[in-house]
Amino acid sequence: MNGSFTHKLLKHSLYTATTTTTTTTTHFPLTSLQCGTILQSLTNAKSFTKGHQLHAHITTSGTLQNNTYLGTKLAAFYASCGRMPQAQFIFDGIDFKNLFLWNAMIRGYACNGGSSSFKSIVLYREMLAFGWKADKFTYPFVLKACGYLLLVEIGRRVHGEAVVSGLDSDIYVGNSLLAMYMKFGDMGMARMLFDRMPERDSTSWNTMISGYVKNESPKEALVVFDMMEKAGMTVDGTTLLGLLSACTGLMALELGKGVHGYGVRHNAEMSNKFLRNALIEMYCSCNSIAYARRLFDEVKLKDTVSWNSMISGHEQSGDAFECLRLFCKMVTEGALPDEVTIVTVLGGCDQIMALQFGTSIHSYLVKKGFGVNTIVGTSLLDMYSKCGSLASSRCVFDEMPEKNLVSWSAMVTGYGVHGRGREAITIFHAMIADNVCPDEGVLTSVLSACSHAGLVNEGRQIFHGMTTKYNVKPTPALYSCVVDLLGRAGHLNEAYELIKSMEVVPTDDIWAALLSACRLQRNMNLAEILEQKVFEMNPKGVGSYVCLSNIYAAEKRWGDVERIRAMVRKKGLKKPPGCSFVEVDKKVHRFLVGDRSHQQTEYIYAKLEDLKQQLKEAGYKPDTNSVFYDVDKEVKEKMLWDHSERLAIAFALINTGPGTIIRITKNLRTCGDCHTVTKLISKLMCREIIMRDIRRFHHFKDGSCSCSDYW
DNA sequence: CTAGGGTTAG
Repeated sequence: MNGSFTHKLLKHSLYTATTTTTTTTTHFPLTSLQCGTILQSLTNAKSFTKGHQLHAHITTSGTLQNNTYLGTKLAAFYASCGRMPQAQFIFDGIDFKNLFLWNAMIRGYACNGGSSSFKSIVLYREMLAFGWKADKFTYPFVLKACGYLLLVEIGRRVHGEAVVSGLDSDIYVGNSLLAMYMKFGDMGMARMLFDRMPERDSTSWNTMISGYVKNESPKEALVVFDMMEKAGMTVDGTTLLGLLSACTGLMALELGKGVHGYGVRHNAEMSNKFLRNALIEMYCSCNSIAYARRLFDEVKLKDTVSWNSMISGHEQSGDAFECLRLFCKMVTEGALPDEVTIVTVLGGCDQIMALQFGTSIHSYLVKKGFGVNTIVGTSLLDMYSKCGSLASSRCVFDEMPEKNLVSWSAMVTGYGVHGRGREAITIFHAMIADNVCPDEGVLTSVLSACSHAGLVNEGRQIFHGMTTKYNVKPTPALYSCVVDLLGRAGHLNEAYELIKSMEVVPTDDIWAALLSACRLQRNMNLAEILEQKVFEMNPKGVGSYVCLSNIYAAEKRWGDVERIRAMVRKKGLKKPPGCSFVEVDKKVHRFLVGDRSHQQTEYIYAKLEDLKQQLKEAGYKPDTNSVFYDVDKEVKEKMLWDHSERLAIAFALINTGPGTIIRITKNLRTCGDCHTVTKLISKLMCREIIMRDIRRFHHFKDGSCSCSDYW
């Protein structure tokens, strides 16, 4: 039937539907055939309102009486619009059901998602009980529902039934089987069926490719693609989409570029928004942010996913400033942020401790009536905690209607890194009382909380009870926490014995934890034993070397310090430059060590000079031991005053009013002298200073620190 | 009026 004829019929039917209700029902009733034809096109177009009106016409004109034909069309129409209650009502009223009707209902339920999918399986069973035989149309719907609900056993049974009926050789049924096993994560089975398929189309190949990508075998996906090309199959947009996600997973830039080029050459479909977004994601994951950004900027009609991919690309690459800027641009341009956007941007706030920015996002959510669900709530509480506002973090936590394991863990971690071990343990026990089963992650959080607070007995108890109580086996990460806990508290031998008793080879992290404890406890004997381990280790950074050097420096063993330094030089390792962030008037400022690029540089260094004099008068003596370079004492002292956290503090002191809390984050562990200086500044200037270093928070107030010098 | 309906990706 051609479109204009349908349109005329449609207009006629709507005219009749509206006039009949006001005048008389016997004027112009449409025939069954007419209604059926119109319903068919409305079903295809999923235009609910018009179909609903036509239904009213059919009812009032009496056409529906004892009419299986129209009833079936109506039920199919409602089902295709996802209006299952109405469809079910019609369905129930039809005495002589046919297979098409059953299929339409099963499809409606299967495509509706959620528990509705389960209804489709129930209906399928009901259909069989009434003596019907499933046909090649039935299976794809039922299999889809099984895949969606991950009903493995039922899915296998339906598969068996399809085999018995011989319909598994139908290509649609076959493809649906592949899709179902792919969702079950059973690529072995999917592959076996695929290999045995009598014929395969692009969908079969595409399903295999995306199946391997989804099940974390991107390499296999590429192998299948190779075979697909050799088999002469048509490569379409879906194929390219699967390949691009494979490249994203493998961080395979060259290959990704190849797919990009192939797409440009072989189909104009690269303008498809899904492909564009996949390209942006691929370039981001391959660390080609600039390239991704160029693609992104070229796109005129950006959807939320495009914004999210790009914002997340900046966040992942560590450019939190650009991440926040792009979010502002998104809002200004009228795009609609969703949950993913919010979580990503809050992650950006974490990185640079942008508390005011994060707080404004919280207000934005409230103002826009954005429901704060578990995921958004958790990232909000995490943001507050990482930005140094534990009280706000707890408020969000308490107001969350639903908490999951991640929410509880985030709260435990929050208390832990702020040095409030007792509260961390309390939250942990509240979680257990709430019947949430702990995992490795939350146990790591609670153990490290014990460690930061020196709660040795509590931590030891949790560690030794975790296998029997919570069925969590000790992992290297957990061992590393306990070694840290025992070592810091002075139980170095117990920690060392624990490492030796482990059934697995200790990881670098575990040795690093023990070494760090040696520094704190000034245990030279063990440190000397560990030195060899440090050399054997393959650390990404220079942390352990710096630690070792600090240990020797504290004992004034300069020869050993020089030996370590030489080793670092030989290995070509570099300490990343210190970098601190501080937020003033909703703007985050970044300071590198010795930074002179800031507009207020003159004032900052003058302020530091002034502070140095005042501190010296108050009895401060610089501790140059932690300076890693071989220079004389005066130069070392000067270098200390270049440390980025001091620049940030001085800047904040100049630009904020009395009593304002100063919040700072630094990319490395803060040095002993900065720790002393910050304590003194907090007293001298009557300022609370909250500093997050790579390990934990330090709350400086009235000349002392919340870590009790134990970090 | 006796056909009509299905699979992958986002």
